[in-house]
Amino acid sequence: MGVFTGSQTNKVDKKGRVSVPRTFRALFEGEKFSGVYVFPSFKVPALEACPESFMERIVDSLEDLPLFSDDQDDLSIIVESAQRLPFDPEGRIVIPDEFRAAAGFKTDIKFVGRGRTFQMWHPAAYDAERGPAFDRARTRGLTLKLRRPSDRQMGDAGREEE
Amino acid sequence: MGVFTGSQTNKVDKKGRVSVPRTFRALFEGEKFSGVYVFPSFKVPALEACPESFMERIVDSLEDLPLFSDDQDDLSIIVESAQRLPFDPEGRIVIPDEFRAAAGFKTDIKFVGRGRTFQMWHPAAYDAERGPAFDRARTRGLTLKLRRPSDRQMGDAGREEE
DNA sequence: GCAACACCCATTGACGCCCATGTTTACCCA
DNA sequence: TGGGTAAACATGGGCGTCAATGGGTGTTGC
Repeated sequence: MGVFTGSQTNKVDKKGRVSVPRTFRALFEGEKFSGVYVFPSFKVPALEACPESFMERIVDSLEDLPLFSDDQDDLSIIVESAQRLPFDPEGRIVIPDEFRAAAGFKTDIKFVGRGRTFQMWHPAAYDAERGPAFDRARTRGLTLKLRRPSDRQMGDAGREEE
Repeated sequence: MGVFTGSQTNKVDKKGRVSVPRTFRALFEGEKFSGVYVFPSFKVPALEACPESFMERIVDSLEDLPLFSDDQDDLSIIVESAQRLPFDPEGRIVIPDEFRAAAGFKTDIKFVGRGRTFQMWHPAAYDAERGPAFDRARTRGLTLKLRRPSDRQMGDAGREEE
């Protein structure tokens, strides 16, 4: 299935268009909708982006929360603010003005892979926010317990049988 | 499935290309993506490299951590900094400039097997850093508790029936 | 009718592919 | 067992292709 990794910075033209990196676009092959779902992160000053299949996973997860609960209400903001942005024939998307303001985009957008999703940053904002993360990971002596290889054998649907 | 073992030093040409040792490349046979995922180690001055299947394992393991937790956030730097480097027809990869600087590469790169992954070192840096490791393991009297053979008997699918 | 949007075409610069060569390793035979 | 030969791997460079970018034009909706 592949994952979003690494980062790449592309330019925004006068029309507000920006090319989604080829390596990211390649992961949209099997999708019904050729484009991305984008919504502002509520943790960092950046945009979150994902394929349609992942957005459906979010919606499904919201349904698992108690109906009318505060959590469900608050987290639904993701779906409410998410925009569906189609690729043009050259693989570009148009960034709506609300998003430009929210993420502080100027002329460049940094695309950052996050595994099943990717983010879009103002380059300087990324350096300020994420730059320390590397040193923090080292000084904190962080380790990662690897999941056994068998644990995700089935397709990306990834139904874990709780 | 085989494991990455031993070490070998190859040269970087003007284009920034370097041949991945044949013995390492052989372990990428069954992979969907013919190339390596590379990211800077946050423990030693070297690059970590692995096949796509292993990178997906990392991504899945990150999803096991609490969403939006500090640990998950800091460890995500691995995925964010991991570059997807395809093999050319001769089995070479191109080392991006950021990585050259991060690992201090000059004209030679030392490939070091690490089991499921391998590392890429500036030869001199490796000697300085890893030279003492052998003695350390001996003087500390390190031991390793072996996993039962049954736990991973079949291919990497490795369904363990606890 | 106007404005926004979607598609089409052109440019350029980086990257992937191809071929050529040197060097080492492995194999074969005397 | 040693030398010779052939195959495989590592290396170097030229060239074509594709991704990113910029702009123009037709089309649709208000």
